[in-house]
Amino acid sequence: MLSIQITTGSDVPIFRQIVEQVRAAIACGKLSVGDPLPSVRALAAEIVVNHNTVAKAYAQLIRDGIVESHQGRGYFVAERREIFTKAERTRRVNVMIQPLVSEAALLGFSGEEVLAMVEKQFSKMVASNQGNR
Amino acid sequence: MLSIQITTGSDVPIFRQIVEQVRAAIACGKLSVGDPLPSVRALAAEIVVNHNTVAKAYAQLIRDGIVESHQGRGYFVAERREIFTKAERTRRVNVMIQPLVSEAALLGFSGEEVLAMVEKQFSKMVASNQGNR
Amino acid sequence: MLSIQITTGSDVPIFRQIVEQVRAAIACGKLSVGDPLPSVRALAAEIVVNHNTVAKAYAQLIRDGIVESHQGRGYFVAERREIFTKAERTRRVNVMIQPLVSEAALLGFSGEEVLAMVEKQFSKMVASNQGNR
Amino acid sequence: MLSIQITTGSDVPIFRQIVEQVRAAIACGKLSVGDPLPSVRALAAEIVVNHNTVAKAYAQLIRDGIVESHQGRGYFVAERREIFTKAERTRRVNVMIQPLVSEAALLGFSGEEVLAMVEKQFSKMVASNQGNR
DNA sequence: GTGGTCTAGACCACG
DNA sequence: GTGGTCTAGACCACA
Repeated sequence: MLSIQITTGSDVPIFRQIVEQVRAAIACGKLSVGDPLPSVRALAAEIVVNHNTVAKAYAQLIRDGIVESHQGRGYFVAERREIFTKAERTRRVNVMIQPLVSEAALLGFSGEEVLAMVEKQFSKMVASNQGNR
Repeated sequence: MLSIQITTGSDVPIFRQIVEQVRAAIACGKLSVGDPLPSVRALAAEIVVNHNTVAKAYAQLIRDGIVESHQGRGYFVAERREIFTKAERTRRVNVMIQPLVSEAALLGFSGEEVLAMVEKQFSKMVASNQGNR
Repeated sequence: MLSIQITTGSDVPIFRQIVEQVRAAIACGKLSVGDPLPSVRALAAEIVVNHNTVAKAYAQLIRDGIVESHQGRGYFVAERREIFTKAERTRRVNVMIQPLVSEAALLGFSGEEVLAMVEKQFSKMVASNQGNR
Repeated sequence: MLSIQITTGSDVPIFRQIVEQVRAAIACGKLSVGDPLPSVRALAAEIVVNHNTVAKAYAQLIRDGIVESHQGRGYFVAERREIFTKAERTRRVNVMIQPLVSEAALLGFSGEEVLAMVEKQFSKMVASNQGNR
């Protein structure tokens, strides 16, 4: 059973939280190729959000090529495909790192402090992912 | 001479791109305390955006206390002040770290890889700082 | 129900009038943590200004950490946080006091009279706070 | 000899600083009715500002009725006239007090603290005025 | 329906 | 010349 946890009031839009959690579920093996996703309406009811929001998340997953829709039957995990090259993935992460280091430096943090904070967030995330298993 | 590069059609709004690039320039020492920023309308003409967009970016920099405006004279890099409490500064950095680690993990990077990338960006900033002295 | 009164043609810009009245409403308890603010376009229509002007005022309130925005849902009074250092908070209050005492002196008021007027406004705010509980 | 002290980099525009200091000089007797003011160009040279700025300040003083210009001879202190009623003067001060108390309350200051800060600024202003005599 | 961004262009304040 | 404010109106993102 796929469990999605929504944090309202976060900076991350709800549809994106859904997208990321489905992707994470696939990445960690909770969902395998061919497995069905919950129906839009069922998931919307379960996590208490507008069904448009769930539909949007699923649309995004399809666009990213990791989910397929079969007309009238529902949504299914697609065959895994590598979409981004290593260079592209590195670029995407660096785009987020650049503003972070500027901001941190201006706020008076040292490199070591920032690294410690990143590491902490990383372990926190890993921990919460394991809690979902 | 401060050069700002804008990518239109990006998911990052123009005014944020300006903010981040000015912040980076200050953080790495390309701009020092007291240095003038390009005038609102001059920069707007140079990067071909509306002057309100530049004004919005500069206003953001003022809120963060890193630049000052003087009516009729222009914008200048402000003296560094301790504006925010430790808790607030930590919160601000974590707000940027959270999406970073989550995105990096989805793209298949390990914690070590992310830490290495962050460290690299940090050193790059420090290095360009010394180059400007 | 929050009612905002705008004086056009004043030397105080419209967006600042909005900021100050929302701030006053929160300070005196007319708006409590979690309460929604009027929607940007609804308030703009009500006080007959451009919606950008209201948006600018609300953005200012966000910078000060006293309201939050949630995409697609609206603006809400934020939980109180200690954002600014003691020095910064003192600086901000003094920035408002300085023109006040200078103007009051030019208008012929003594220090005692000004203190009495400040105290009166303070009690008025506290009183209306209790009236709202 | 009238001495004007300009603080550049303040929130208060230069022309306003001139206006207020001339008004203060008249109020405290340093300038009497009929006394000449420094010429626009002389004062501009002395305090190192644009002569348009001085001209603007003098225009404001004329508008307020406390200075007169005699074509070709210069500017002179006019016969003192009461311009604002007591109610109007009180209103003007209260307009500045209201935002102050809201801001101070939201920043976590008590009424006593604010009163102390106002008193301090008042004495500081009086002290610096006496220093000019 | 909400908020967020951007443009074009106007008018005012300051130096 | 500089910055500051405001309008009218467009288009996008989110729920």
